[in-house]
Amino acid sequence: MTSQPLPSVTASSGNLKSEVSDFKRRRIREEACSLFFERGYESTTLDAVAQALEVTKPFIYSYYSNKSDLLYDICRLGIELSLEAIQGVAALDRPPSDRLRKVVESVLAIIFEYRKFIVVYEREEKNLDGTKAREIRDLRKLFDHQLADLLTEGDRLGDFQIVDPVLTATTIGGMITWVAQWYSPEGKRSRLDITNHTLMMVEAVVRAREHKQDHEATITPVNPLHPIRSQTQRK
Amino acid sequence: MTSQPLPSVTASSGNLKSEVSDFKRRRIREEACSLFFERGYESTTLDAVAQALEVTKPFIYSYYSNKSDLLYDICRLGIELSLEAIQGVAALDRPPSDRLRKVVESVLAIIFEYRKFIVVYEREEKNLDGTKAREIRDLRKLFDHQLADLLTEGDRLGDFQIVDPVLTATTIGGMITWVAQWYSPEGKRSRLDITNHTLMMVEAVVRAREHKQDHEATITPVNPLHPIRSQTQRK
DNA sequence: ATAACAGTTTACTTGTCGGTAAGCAATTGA
DNA sequence: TCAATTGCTTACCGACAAGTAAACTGTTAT
Repeated sequence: MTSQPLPSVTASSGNLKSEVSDFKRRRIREEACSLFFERGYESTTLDAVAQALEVTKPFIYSYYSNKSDLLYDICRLGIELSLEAIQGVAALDRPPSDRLRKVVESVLAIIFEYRKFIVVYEREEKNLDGTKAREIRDLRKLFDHQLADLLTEGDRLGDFQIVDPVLTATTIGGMITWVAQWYSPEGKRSRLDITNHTLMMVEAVVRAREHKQDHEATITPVNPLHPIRSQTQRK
Repeated sequence: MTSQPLPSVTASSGNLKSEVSDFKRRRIREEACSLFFERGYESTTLDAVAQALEVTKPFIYSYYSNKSDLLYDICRLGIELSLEAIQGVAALDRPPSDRLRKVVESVLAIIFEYRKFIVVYEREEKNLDGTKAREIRDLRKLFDHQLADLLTEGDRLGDFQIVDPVLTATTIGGMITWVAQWYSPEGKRSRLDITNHTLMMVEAVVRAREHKQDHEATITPVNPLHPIRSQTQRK
């Protein structure tokens, strides 16, 4: 009841043999991810992963060329799922506010289901070698970019009131990602509660501009301890 | 200009000898943190830390009993700084909205200055052994709790309109922490810009309740793919 | 002068873990 | 029936890094 082995994300097409092979790969990835999630990447030995699957280390090596390749596969899944979710929604022919809702809902659904992948991806990204790390970072950038585009469009159409779509997209991305960090199926909060609350927060944030600046100007807008000049560098 | 060696967080009181000793400890911590930040905890050897300081490994061992003790010191600093900031503000005799502002400002100031500590703390927490990990987690809990209390008070006084203070505090905590993950002094955004934008987002979020539920009920409030029953378990 | 001590280094041990070579067993194909 | 191939295991290697023992050097105390 807790988890069917994982929906086929890497769609194993064709003959039975390669389906079995893909299945094994997914199982390795799944178990490795659980261990990476609990103990961290470097602290998890491949022998431990093998043991969890009741196989031996060379078995793993016949499906992954090395340890960091395995991590790469995990990271890629982590970001690709979220990316697919947002891209699927972005293409929809609906007003931006609806699409934003759907984005939050479906990305959170992904997070609830695959939170270990997301967390491992966020946490262990830097254990990837240069090229792969770059690739993963680019996917993340794409995610943020898609979200920013949606916000910009919504702002243009008057659905949202947004001062800075890029920064707001980053903030929303952070709010959502943050859920993955603390959510636990054993926790007090149900998925529904979290989703609805997050939706509320996100909707507040995309309507931030309509609010006051009318508070009191007595308080300096930024920490006076460090005299920072606003030197937003543009190229 | 980039960084004075670190303001004395561990106030080295008393005689010169122990001041020097404390200074060395701080320098070790600082350099180790930089390396942990860049390469990750497990991938960083103590020899590398020693080399960066132009000393030898046993030198480090005369100031820290082992590697994880060093990580512990870094994590503790990371969370304690934020905690001190919020506690300092919480005690102030000012309306909740002012205090919230100040909290965001000063915690962000900490994050800008000590982002490596914060990031390492968030990322490598699980490399701590049980007892210490617990201690650190408790400090974090305290932070969230303080924030939630502030929100609750502000809600009671009518300064804020908050549905769920605990969840909202978590969200705000996440928004702020998230900044540490992506902020870079070399980036496009100045500290001032980020701070002001974050203030705006936070203020939007603590006024979330006053807004619509009046959109359109055509869209289901939660992802229909997974039929989730709202089973918020209360003890 | 010299004993004692603090602070630091050189040189070493030890365990661990990623990765591999070679063998073994079951299945397939002729 | 006997290759040949696939899929996995047993058994190993080499590297690397945490941690330590002991020596070395300067400084203070007598």
